[in-house]
Amino acid sequence: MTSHGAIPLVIELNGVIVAVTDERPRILVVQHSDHPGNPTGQESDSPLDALPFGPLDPAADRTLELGLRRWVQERTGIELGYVEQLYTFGDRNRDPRELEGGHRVISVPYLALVKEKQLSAMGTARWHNWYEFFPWEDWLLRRSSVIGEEIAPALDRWVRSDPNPESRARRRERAEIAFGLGGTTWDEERVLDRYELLYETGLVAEQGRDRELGIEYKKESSGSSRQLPTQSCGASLGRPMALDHRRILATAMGRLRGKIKYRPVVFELLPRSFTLLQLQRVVETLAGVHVHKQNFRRFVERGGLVEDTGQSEAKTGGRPAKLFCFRREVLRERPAPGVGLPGAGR
Amino acid sequence: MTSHGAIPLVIELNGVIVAVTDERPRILVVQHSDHPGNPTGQESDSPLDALPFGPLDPAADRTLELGLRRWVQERTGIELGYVEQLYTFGDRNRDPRELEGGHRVISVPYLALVKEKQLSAMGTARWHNWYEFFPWEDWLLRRSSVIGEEIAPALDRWVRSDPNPESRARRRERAEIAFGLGGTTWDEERVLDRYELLYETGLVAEQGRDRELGIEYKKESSGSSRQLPTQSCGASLGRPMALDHRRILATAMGRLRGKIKYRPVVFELLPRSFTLLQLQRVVETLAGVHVHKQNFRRFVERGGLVEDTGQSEAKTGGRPAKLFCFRREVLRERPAPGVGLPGAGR
DNA sequence: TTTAATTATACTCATTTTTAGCATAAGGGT
DNA sequence: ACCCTTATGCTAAAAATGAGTATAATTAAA
Repeated sequence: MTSHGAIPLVIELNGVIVAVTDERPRILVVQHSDHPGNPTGQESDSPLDALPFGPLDPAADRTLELGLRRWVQERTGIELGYVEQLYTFGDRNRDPRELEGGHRVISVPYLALVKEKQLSAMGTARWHNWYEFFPWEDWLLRRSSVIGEEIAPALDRWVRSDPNPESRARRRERAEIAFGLGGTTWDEERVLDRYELLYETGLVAEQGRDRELGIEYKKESSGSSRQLPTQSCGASLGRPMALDHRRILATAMGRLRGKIKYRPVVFELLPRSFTLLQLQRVVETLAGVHVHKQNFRRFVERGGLVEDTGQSEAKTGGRPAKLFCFRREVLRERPAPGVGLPGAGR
Repeated sequence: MTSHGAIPLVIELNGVIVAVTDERPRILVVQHSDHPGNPTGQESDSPLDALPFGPLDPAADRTLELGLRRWVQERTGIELGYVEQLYTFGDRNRDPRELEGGHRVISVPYLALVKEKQLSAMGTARWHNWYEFFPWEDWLLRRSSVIGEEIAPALDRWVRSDPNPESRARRRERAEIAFGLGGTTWDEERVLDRYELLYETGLVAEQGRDRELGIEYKKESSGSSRQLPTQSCGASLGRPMALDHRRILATAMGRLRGKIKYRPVVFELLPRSFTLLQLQRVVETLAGVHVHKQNFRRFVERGGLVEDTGQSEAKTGGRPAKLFCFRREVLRERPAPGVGLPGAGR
């Protein structure tokens, strides 16, 4: 009934552990060398950032989620609160270790939201602003000049390089929708679409690296032409990560950006009481876009998402702000309570 | 680095293959005996409906999705179009075969949408209206009397049976939110919440069966009291399915109900050209609720979701209806194009 | 061949939500 | 006192939504 193939399977649990500190989203990363079992015994490549991960122990872990919690606790000392399964990645050779070990690695990443940067500084784990890995996703400061100056021209070359008119039109549509070009509006949730496009067009360091290892990742069904050679991997296109971890992070970012709109998950990232501006800043830094202050306030207040604690915060630099806390009853009142974002009315 | 435990893993790919025929959502189910390797050699239990499934072949399948497509093609002749990964279920002993085989089964179900009931009648596969398994999810006909007459009273008993006031309050909140009781509004997307509640309260046949097999599935973290004994498993609480397949189906239903609101996936279930009423009926039968006809029309037309084909359908029984088709350009224009549902403005 | 029934589609209107501002309040620093 | 900062209140226009009414184009029945 079930096939007991000769190739063993390994399940790896990844944690995309997110906190917001100093008004920036941070993720926990560890150091990872791509080729641990380098047969020549040489020093392995310079280590890359990786999402923390651990194996599922089929004997000990009753559920996948408990397995994740177990090793995160063991290795970082962090007791995870909110946790949500993201996706399951099972492409062959996603992990170069497969090429040697003869087994197949399936990754099940989880998104975890934690309150503070309470890192007990164990091992190599460090917090990093997630926009270091995805500079083009940050529209808060500079108008994301990376897109206009580097990405858009490169995508245009990619579109034009397709000889077939039909598939060229498909390419153009994909590029425009993903990056909000040509009249399309920027959709901050399409983080994965954008990453995959950059990967396919060879703009992102991982593609060239994977190709060297013989890993083929293609999205386009009709193999109209081979992937472009790696074009550029400047820092403006983000810090690379080990394996396909940047893809996993992209999945997590997109999921979280979507979810804050219809579930009150932001509060997992905030202290128990907070000012409305703090709340707004967290939302903005996650979404990567600005929101209208007054309307945001009205939305969360009128929507019954928060309640006044009576206290107020003086250290704002201006008029003291009232402190609010999450109002649990909203769950009963509204089917999909989330925070407002421009165009969140879908 | 990776643990090569003694317990082998098996990955099973499940397909929740959905079509809409005769204005009802249908899923493809196969027959499945719960205890295939019954050691006594007796006839196994009466076979149950199961979602079609097949193993991942780590040697042959380059990706999970291709694995799914391969065996669905092999076994049912269906060439899948739209496919979307749902979730990964990995609780220990979800599959009773684990108890004998000594291996662990991880299930990765996919939602697949197909155009027609083009079943080439292979094997035991049959199409079933998905509301046979979830009668309480259908609010189109009878005002879902199951909830008022059976579910609500039973949930109330379950709430009251908790001695601890705090966890009793939590139980009440859960029950009210899930089933739209006590002033809460019905959220058609919470299919999984509702199923899990019925499972925990022992209202659904699977719970008693699993308990006999020693499978423990608990959601509440604080084990304040044991699950209630199985209360009733009448037909009004839906046709049971093998293993945890009803949970998987619930996941698929919730996902699809959510997705039609912000992605144009309904069109995967419709012929290339259709009348607006056909489109409306498909949306309604998926969501399980009625929508206002004129407003629905306005929404899809004004939203640019469809375009007039110029043709019209005469066999409507009344005035002939114009035929429309999906308007692809909408993807470029709007970030989240979906069909309108009451309260979809979130 | 009217008449009734059925379905499609156009249009209206009050209400609510959203967007984009302006204006004022309440602190600190110089 | 004056200026800076941030908080918070309020409003007017635009857009979306909810719930109808009215009319059009068919088929089936009387």
